[in-house]
Amino acid sequence: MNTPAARPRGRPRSFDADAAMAQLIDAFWQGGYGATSVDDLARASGLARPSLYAAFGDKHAIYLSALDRVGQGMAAQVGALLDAEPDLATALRAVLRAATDVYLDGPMGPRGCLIVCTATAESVEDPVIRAKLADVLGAMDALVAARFERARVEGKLAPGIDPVRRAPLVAATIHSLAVRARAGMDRALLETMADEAAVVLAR
Amino acid sequence: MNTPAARPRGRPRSFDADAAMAQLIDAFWQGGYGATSVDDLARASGLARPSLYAAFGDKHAIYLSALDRVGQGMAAQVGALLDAEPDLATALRAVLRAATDVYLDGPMGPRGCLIVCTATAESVEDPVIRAKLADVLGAMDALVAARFERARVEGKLAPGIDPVRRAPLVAATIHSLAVRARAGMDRALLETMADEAAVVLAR
DNA sequence: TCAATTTAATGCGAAATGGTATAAATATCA
DNA sequence: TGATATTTATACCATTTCGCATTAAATTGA
Repeated sequence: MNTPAARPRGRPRSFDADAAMAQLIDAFWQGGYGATSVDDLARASGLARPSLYAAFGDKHAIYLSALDRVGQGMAAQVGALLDAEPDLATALRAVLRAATDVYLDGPMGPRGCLIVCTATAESVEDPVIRAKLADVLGAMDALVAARFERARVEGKLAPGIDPVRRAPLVAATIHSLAVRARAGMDRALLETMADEAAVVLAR
Repeated sequence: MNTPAARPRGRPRSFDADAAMAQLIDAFWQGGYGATSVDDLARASGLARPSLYAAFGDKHAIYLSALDRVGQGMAAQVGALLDAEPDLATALRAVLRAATDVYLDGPMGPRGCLIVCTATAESVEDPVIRAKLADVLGAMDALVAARFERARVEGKLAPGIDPVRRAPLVAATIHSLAVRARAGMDRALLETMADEAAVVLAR
């Protein structure tokens, strides 16, 4: 605090932007875009509405930021899990099992995936959200395809598997796990599904 | 009109309930639950709001009726397609290709599946919608599992396939096709995915 | 110390929202 | 023919919603 240019003029913020953003994400993850009001967002983040607008923009902008952030977190996590395992089926299983856990273990219960489960509803009428959704879906396909490609290069890919054709099926399992988790389906069913997909889609 | 007890008292309705319901379904399919207002519903059906309420109930009730109706239509169509083909992979392909068409060919463009794409967003906070979603997902799993079971009884099931474990993967492809269609993804990708899943999941 | 800048807190405003009240229209029944 | 029942049409209502205006508070800069 003694440093001369350490802080800009004006009253300092009394909140941490990252922490507030995490709370905003949780609010949207719970209610989806439409059923989450700006009051809900203010409550969740502990900010008054003008502060919310000043720090993060309007409701739509906040939602887009939430999609961005969750999409990037997802890609990073899936990427790391896919890279970590030398065996393809094991890597796929790790990803699908991790997804299952994330989707079933929300702070207030099962909530699936923010993007797959909430952005879809808005997509037809909101082209910006639709584009973001398509980007995230495409990125996931690409991540998985790259892992299959890595297995091919390492000579570990089962014969007859085309990475580009097979990857969307793995991603499909992830999407379905998200939808099922949000529907309150049983953990055992989801885990069984994850395990079966890892085996079937790796050979 | 000459029959003595042919018609109840009172002014006759000037709309066909089934046709109006189909328009209401389209409205919700487009906007999802939250972004479709009662005014939108009135506009889509051509009914004044009191008539809408009198004939179909409040917004929530209309939405539930829509989910019911689409869910039943889906099950009937999928059931028929699964039954029609003696070869399992061909039957699966027919279902996945038909789903692709339905999801991509909405009256105003691609819109995915009403249930998978719009009910999920509402599910966390609305237990009635959540239960309906879970029912529809479970029914689809069961339909597909029954088709696998039929193949097993006919001695046409590939060795190592457990119908109950395999069916959710087929359903997962259907869910993913719905999400992808609503995200505006390319028809070629969806069709390729359908074909690949039919082959991979039938053996 | 006062001015400038930024944030927090409270209140405001226009429009939208879901549902209902009221009156007129259209049929059957007695 | 008038009473009863149902639907249509128009208007109304209380609440919610999103975004903004205003004032006070907290900091830096001159």
